[in-house]
Amino acid sequence: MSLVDLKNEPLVQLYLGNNKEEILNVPDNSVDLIVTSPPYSNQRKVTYGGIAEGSYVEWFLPLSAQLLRVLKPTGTFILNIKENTVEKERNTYVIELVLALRRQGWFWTEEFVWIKSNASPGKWPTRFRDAWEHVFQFNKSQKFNMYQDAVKVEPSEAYKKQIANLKKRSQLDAPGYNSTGSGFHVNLHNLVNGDRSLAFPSNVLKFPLPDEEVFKAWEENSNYPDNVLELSVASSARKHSAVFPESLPEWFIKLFTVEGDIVLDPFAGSGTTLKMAKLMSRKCIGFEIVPEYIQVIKDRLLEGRSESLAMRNDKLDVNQRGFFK
Amino acid sequence: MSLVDLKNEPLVQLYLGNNKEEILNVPDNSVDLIVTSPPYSNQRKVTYGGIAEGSYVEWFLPLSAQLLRVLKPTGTFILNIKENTVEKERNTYVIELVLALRRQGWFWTEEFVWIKSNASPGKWPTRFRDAWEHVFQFNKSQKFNMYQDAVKVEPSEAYKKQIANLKKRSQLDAPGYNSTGSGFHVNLHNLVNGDRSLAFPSNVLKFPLPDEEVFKAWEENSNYPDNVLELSVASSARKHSAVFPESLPEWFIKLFTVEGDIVLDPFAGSGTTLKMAKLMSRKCIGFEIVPEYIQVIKDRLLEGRSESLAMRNDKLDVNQRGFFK
DNA sequence: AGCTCTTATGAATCATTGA
DNA sequence: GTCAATGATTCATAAGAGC
Repeated sequence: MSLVDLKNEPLVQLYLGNNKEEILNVPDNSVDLIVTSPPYSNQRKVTYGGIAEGSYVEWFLPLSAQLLRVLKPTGTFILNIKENTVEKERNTYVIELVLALRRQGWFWTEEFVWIKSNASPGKWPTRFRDAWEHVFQFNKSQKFNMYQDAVKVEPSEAYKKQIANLKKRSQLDAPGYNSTGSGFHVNLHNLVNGDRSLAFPSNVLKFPLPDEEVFKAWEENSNYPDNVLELSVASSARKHSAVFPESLPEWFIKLFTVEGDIVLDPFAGSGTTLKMAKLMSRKCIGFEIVPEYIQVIKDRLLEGRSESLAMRNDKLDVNQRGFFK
Repeated sequence: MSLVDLKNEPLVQLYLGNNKEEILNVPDNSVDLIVTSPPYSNQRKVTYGGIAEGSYVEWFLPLSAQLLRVLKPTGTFILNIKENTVEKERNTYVIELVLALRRQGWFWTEEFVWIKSNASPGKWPTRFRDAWEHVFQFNKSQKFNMYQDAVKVEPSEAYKKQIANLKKRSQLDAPGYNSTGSGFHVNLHNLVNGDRSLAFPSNVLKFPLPDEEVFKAWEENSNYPDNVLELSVASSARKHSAVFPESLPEWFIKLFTVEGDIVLDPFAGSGTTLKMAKLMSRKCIGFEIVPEYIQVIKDRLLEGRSESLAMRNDKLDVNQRGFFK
């Protein structure tokens, strides 16, 4: 195992190595949130040595057993994944994995859908562009930490108007005013008196790219916006494995952790989860098996620092790991 | 079995009865498209005819075996379904059904995601509003009919801008212009010179479109009156069965059939699929076990006709079924 | 006609109450 | 104890009303 030197960065622990081995040194019940986007079956053959569809579940389960061990009882495991097609058919390894994780003891709380605003272009004779991915939420039990207020969003204009009208009318009418008498909308008290300046989101996630970024992406030939269909993709983004946008881990880190909590990404990849956790003052742990990615992660984590960083190989035991005392 | 009298309506065959029995009279390889939204499981509504989660798959498979039999080799089966929660956990009956259907011989071509514009409100301590449903596409083989041009949509403003810019730049630069040589712009010629007034959609479905109108971006608020008729039905229908919006079956009927083709909905419900198929000059077959719904369907199918319609019980054999000859 | 404003309600979920 | 019914919570959007 090897801890990557991040110049005593107090919030980040980055390990070069196989996550199934590295995670053995993480204490039981110590992690608040796991957010990861594992390699998707054979698609990233070159980078990860390719996991065949047929053996994906058995490949994943030993790791997830450890994830179950290290997660706090109040913690959450967020799994972003998408099945690829094999011989023009959607492969079943993702849904088989969900069933296997439940058998392993995970509690399948929810499935979010992530609508990709930078979906790869493409159109085929029997298929349209793939523009969404699964985001599964697993927990250790029915009770877990969730900070819903942290992800509130601007409600629709129509809704705001509606609330404003209700408030106005509630001053005119008697208390307990009910527009329908149906019984369903009986209690308008909370609606009128509560804070409705922000609304709660749904389980459909879409993080639109700012317009500026769309054009930057165009210029850089990377992360091409979702509405270009006929271009073949050979962008620089393609070279990174499982690039996922910052807003996705950011959203879940907000929703399931507070400052000082510990976030784990066992497939650190290009370090998006770690970067966002650090920016949000969460502690984070990352594992990454590909040495080239370690450099990418360091560059992203230490953006703005001028020193060039070396990597060293270290023997560590659990006691030396900073945030677990 | 009983054929509902639809005043010699030449395009519609509506049967009151159990679909597993009714379908036995439909010939092999005769149907072009099956679009259906079966009753979703609900343990607590067992007394009202709900299907318990644990027995959903075994309940569904005898019907789907018949669907496989009656579907043409070039046909498609579209299944709209959503798992509910049981004891704060998403239930697995939907993904178990997908696996079982594959074992039964179905080819799982694709999973679309339908973003519901009219999701039920609510917010709970561990969960947000559920705003999407599965739409699975199954086929009998890798080869099937698909009319992609029929569902082309208005591209986004950003895309239009980009195309406009590209065209401008391509006039300035040499022919065969390629800004990078990276392979990203390989199809630039087609992009600039091809017809880009309409774009192909993705596998994420959000329906704003009434009549070939704009498939608006997610960010924009849509104004499609896709609940017009559902609303009129809702008061009587709400308690029992699924009302799914017209745009969903409409879209798949466009995509997978042409005029004169045969569309089947084994759970006709309030008749949305049948109504849209008829409007689009497809022949259609519907089964519905609840007599009250038969009247709802007739009302919708024969909108505008003044005569009041009677239902009769008929003994029929296959030869009497109009469109199979 | 084409706006804006108003109002009803939806395949939901969960805790509590009652049988 | 189990199981079913009731009540509370909540927001995007369609349809109708009003101008």
